[in-house]
Amino acid sequence: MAGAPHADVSVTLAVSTVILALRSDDGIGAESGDPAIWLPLVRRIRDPFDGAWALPGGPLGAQESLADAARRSLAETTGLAPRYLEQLYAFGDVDRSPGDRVVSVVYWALVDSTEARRALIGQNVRWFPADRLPRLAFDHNAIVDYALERLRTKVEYSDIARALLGETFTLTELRTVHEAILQRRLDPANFRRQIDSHGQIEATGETRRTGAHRPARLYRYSSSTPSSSPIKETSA
Amino acid sequence: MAGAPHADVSVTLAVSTVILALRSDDGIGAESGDPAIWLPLVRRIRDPFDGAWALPGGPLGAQESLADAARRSLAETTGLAPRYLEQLYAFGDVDRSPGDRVVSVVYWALVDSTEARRALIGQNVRWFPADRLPRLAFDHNAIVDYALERLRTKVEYSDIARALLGETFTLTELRTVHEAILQRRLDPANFRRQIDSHGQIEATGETRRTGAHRPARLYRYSSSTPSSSPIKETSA
DNA sequence: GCAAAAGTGTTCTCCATACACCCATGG
DNA sequence: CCATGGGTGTATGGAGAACACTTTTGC
Repeated sequence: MAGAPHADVSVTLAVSTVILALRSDDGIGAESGDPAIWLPLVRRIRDPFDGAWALPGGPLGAQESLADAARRSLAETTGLAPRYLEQLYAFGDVDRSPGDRVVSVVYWALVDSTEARRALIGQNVRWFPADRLPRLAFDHNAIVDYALERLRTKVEYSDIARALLGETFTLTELRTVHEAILQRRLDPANFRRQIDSHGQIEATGETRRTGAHRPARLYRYSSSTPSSSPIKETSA
Repeated sequence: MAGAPHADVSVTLAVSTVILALRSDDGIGAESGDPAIWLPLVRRIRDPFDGAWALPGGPLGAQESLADAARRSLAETTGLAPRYLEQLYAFGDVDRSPGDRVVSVVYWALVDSTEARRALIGQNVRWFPADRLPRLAFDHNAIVDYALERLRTKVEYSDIARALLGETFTLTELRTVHEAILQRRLDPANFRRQIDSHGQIEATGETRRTGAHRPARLYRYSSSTPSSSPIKETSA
């Protein structure tokens, strides 16, 4: 009943991470008003899917938790620490990795957009806009789609969007983050009311001027409202 | 980078299932009006936690998907097939299994309450009321709590409660299911409106008499509204 | 008739939405 | 003064909560 499977058919466990960040540039350095969701991918250098782009990840270390493994692949790929990290799903279909059997526990992470600009870019790491990805290795396209769906549902009832912004921000900036995630326009007036009806943000007293118009007030999240966090996992 | 960990520190992968059913009896055969959530546990016959009660589960077969493994442990424990099955979470803290390293992908399942009465009860399988569990092996108490929390949130916006009932049912029966899950009373009038505002149930035309009062109409879910289902997983 | 559960109607409040309107700034 | 985005006010509609009320049965 509790017999171990044969060695030649053993199941491999891996941890991968969907890393999401906001970028306002178009990938070649030029600013382009509306921010969008981007994510870093790594190029595979072995079969299966040699040469294809894939989610960063790898085997689980014996002395690290699942979340720690996700954080590690995040750091190894981008040099960044996550502002938000949550388990997405465990993918384990029999045929998802040609030639062997891999179960992937996948996490999704949000990283600061200003930090993301300084992120490492190596020969085998490249950032892609989330809505125009190439065909990825394994079932990774479906995994990214699921992560984006989770992000969209979660941005509507939680404050995760803050993880994509800096310490202070204007309400228009926060709104454009929501718009980039939801892929639709939001009414500025109603958005403002909805956000501060939760009583989580406070004005800093300062303003930010951007164009030929009235300056916008800067806000921050009150220190008494900790960032929404998923299940507590003990670190190694 | 993709090197396999040493054999002596390898991580074991297991699949466990939180099986939930509705029971109106008190466990010793007597009917007691209000139904409650019950779940089957298996007694461990080896260390660690020898003799303690634990969630049914075991290693993942090389040719079965994660969901298939969950279904298998469900069948082996109760002889039943799930009416609803969804992945709950992957638990992988380093110290959750004394002496070795186990990552458990946990599913939760709902089974038909009338079938559940005929479920197998063996020497090492026993049903417990979900709100009065003994101290379980590993982190299984926390896992059950998380499953119940997921069930509570999901019953409010989906039609999963149908998986705990038979083909036809009265609105009062459906409401008592919701009440058993949410642990609070619901207004019969508002509950009725809320349910049929979704347009998923239809009257069968028949009624059911239960006491010295007006008989209740029987309903069924319309065939055009399939049961809500989680992520599609391909079977082996 | 009475008790009890089934089922309907009405009101109220709280939202999200739509959108008109004023404010502050650069040019 | 005008264009532009920042910010406020207000009307409307829908969903849920509270609860009064009618219907149908067994006794």
